[in-house]
Amino acid sequence: MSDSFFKAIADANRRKILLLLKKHITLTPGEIGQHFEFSGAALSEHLKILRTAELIYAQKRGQYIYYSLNTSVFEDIISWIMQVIDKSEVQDEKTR
Amino acid sequence: MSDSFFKAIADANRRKILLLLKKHITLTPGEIGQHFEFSGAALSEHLKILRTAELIYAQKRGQYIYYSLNTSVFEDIISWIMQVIDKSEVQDEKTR
DNA sequence: CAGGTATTTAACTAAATACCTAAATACTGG
DNA sequence: CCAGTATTTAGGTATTTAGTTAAATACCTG
Repeated sequence: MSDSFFKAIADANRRKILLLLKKHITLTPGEIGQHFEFSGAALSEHLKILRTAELIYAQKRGQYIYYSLNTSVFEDIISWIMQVIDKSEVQDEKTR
Repeated sequence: MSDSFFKAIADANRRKILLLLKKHITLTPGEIGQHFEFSGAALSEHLKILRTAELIYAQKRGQYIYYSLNTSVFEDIISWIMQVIDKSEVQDEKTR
């Protein structure tokens, strides 16, 4: 299901990218890369993982690509957390 | 910081364990294992990861160990999500 | 269109993860 | 204390992941 979501946010660098995008609204890979030590290729991989999980989206304008947050997808994890912690919603299933 | 939390929930089997514990309040590894195909040793590893992330806690009573959810830790991820999606709370930091 | 900048893809390596089986540990009941 | 049950630890393997460098692609400007 939303496995790609959980995998995507399991990495601290990717979480940092999300926070950068939150702060700056829109950034190119070049700008994001200034905040990290690793290569542009590694960054590109991280962006692909975030794109696949639909946590960010890209808009190409000329020479640059502008990345932004796609906050709507975070609802997935909120609903998952609610499912785990909400004591009122207890399903009764005898999975045995 | 709470890296262990994100790593712990990145695995679908571990998320399933959390949901099982939510449903049944308290379970032994043996009971949890009935819901999975893999070995008891593999399960034990998953439980250790969840314990380390403080998502569950264990109480030993005689021959058995009873695992339960520790829902309080989920506040961490909720506050992280809020940090990412909440547009009002925009810090201004020139990290360059 | 040639050179330059921005980004991604390819091919690879090293480290981490998820699993296995077998052995070790911890407890219970006869 | 011995045999049995429950769980964890140890040691090993296969797969995945995060990074590397080098090459490819895409666009811009002169």
